[in-house]
Amino acid sequence: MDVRTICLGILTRGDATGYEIKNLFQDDGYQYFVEASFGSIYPALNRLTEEGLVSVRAEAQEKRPDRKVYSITPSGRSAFIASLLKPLPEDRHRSPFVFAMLFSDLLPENHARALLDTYAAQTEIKLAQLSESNTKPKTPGEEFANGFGRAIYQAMLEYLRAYRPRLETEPPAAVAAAE
Amino acid sequence: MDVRTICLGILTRGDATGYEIKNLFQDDGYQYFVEASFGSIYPALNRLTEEGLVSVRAEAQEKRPDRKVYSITPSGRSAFIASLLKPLPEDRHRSPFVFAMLFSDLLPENHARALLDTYAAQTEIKLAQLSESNTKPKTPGEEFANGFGRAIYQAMLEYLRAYRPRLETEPPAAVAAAE
DNA sequence: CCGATCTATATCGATCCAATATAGATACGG
DNA sequence: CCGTATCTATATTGGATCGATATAGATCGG
Repeated sequence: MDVRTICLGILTRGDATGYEIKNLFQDDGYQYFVEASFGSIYPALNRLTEEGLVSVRAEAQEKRPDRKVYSITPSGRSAFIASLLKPLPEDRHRSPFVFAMLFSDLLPENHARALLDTYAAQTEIKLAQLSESNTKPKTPGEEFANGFGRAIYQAMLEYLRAYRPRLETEPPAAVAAAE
Repeated sequence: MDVRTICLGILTRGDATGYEIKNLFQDDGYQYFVEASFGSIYPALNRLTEEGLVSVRAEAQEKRPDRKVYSITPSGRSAFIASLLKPLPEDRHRSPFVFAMLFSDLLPENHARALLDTYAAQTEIKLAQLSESNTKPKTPGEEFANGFGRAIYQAMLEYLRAYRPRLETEPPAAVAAAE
């Protein structure tokens, strides 16, 4: 999903500045399934403006540069809906963690365990964030996305925990002897 | 995980041409968690060669351009391991499907259902492929990655199936009246 | 009151992707 | 036996995108 389409989608929910669009990815329901950087959002908004799919109004501010607030136009709304009706690009999951685990045999003793523990902890945090944000009221789509995310992170966590004992090291000799 | 590191990783498992490296993503255990295109693999291999992290030997062929077979060098192996020991980049999951579902309220009647059904079918296929490729012998890392992938796709499928009735349409009036 | 963080816009270089070009090999149906 | 499609293999190009950085006033906590 290209950045232009993502911007249009967010603007269907209300006007926003480039900065606000970027931040919606961090803390809203969009989290974990879409992302874009400033370096792509600002050029995308400029092009969308040229093409008449969004409009800008500059809100003057004292002692600051203008706030550029973007709104979607009727033709922008049509273009957005049309792009959702076309066949969608495939999902892409890139995991440096899984990649590293593929080569755990080349790494120092116990490093795989450390990687897994770190990753499990991060997953727990994301799961907690998703559960927390689920208390707020949502559109049906946001509810679906939230539940989908929770289902995935929950499954990941369960798998990691089930796998964990396979990476267990022998207890140190002194402790083993004491038992 | 940048393409250079990915190439180095694959070369730790044996020599390969750029073409073979690309294809390993399609049908091996790496599937679904790492990817790279020709447009990034060939330049990456050239740079790695310049830096002495891989070496090339040109195998002559009749009536064809040479096969360029790449091998990882000792310093390449060190560099690869070092990059796995550094903090890893975060996972990135991009899902045009979930993005579209976020805006299902803007789409024609039943389109969300069509999206979900298509996506569920694709997920089933990927799950079957992963289960199938699990019968082949694997390194411990590959086994972990395969199980991890299956756990995720299984959970996705279960969620989609559980959610499906919520998108059920009213049966056509004629059918409803006949009951 | 000072440093840190936040709001906000913007650009640059590096990376990466998708499409395309080339070209012989192989395979398969008509 | 011929045409067409697919495969192996390398490579480039244009465009999209990312990550880092620059700027600068506001605000807030210690």
